[in-house]
Amino acid sequence: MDQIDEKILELLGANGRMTSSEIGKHVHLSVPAVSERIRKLEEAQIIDKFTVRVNREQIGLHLLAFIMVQLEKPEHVAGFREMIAQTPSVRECHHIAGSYDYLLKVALKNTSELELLISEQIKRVEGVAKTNTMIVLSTMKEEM
Amino acid sequence: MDQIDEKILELLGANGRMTSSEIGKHVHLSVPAVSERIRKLEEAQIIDKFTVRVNREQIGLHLLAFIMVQLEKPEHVAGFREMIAQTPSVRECHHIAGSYDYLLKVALKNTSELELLISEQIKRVEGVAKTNTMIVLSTMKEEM
DNA sequence: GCTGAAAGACCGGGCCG
DNA sequence: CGGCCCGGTCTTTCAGC
Repeated sequence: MDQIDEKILELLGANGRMTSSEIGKHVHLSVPAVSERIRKLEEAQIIDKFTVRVNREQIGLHLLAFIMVQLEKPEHVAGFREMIAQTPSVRECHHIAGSYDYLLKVALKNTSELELLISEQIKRVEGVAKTNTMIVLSTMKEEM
Repeated sequence: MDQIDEKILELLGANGRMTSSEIGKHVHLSVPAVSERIRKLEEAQIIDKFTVRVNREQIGLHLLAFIMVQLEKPEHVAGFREMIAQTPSVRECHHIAGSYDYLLKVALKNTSELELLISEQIKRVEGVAKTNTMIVLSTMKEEM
């Protein structure tokens, strides 16, 4: 994991389909050398996976929000996690330290869907004591 | 944008390097037909870009946190945005509705770096009235 | 959206510093 | 051991239908 690997990660981050020969021109290495480095980055799980970034706006998901959730007791965690796993509109779920226990990032069509998500999905889970929703007005930066 | 396109997006989301012939087997289409659909998804900006997902843990970024920031007045926004744009440890920055104005997602090596980020970078910006940091203990789900 | 041919990319073995 | 060169194979691309 030297500067060349970092450069390769940067190039692939910008364009995951960039060919090894194209990358080679940037880092002054031959095609097999670049392929080998990419293979090792995958093997070391530094590259988790190749993927596509989908523009949420273009597929009708105009509403992004963060929801903080407080659970009453540890025994309610399993049911909550089950609901999260089965709800595709929940894009991220982090267990956090602080006055709330979980922070969710959700992507939805509109506020009606948000209302349904909160009242029919999240608050229906046993043990959900409190939620606090922050609606995203605009996003300046969004990387992984 | 029909069911086949949705299926292609799903397959590429799981593996951005999946070949057109492989995708074709899943959606029962020929290679050129798949390529054409992918090209059109890119053209319509439904596919924002092909990229790689880097495992933060593997590159030493063991600490993930969300920081809520309150700005005093609108005239301080420009300086704040400038700082965000120039700080790579800030992975996301959303303008939000609620008692705070911005929500940041940051990835760092350790708590020392977090301390520096908050005290030397964020609080140094003129107009930053208040911040509230939520440390991520674990992540159950993280998609785009 | 399918077919077929050409260009280019990838993968293996062998070699060199 | 890491990188380069050179085969064969697979993939992509483009034309024509």
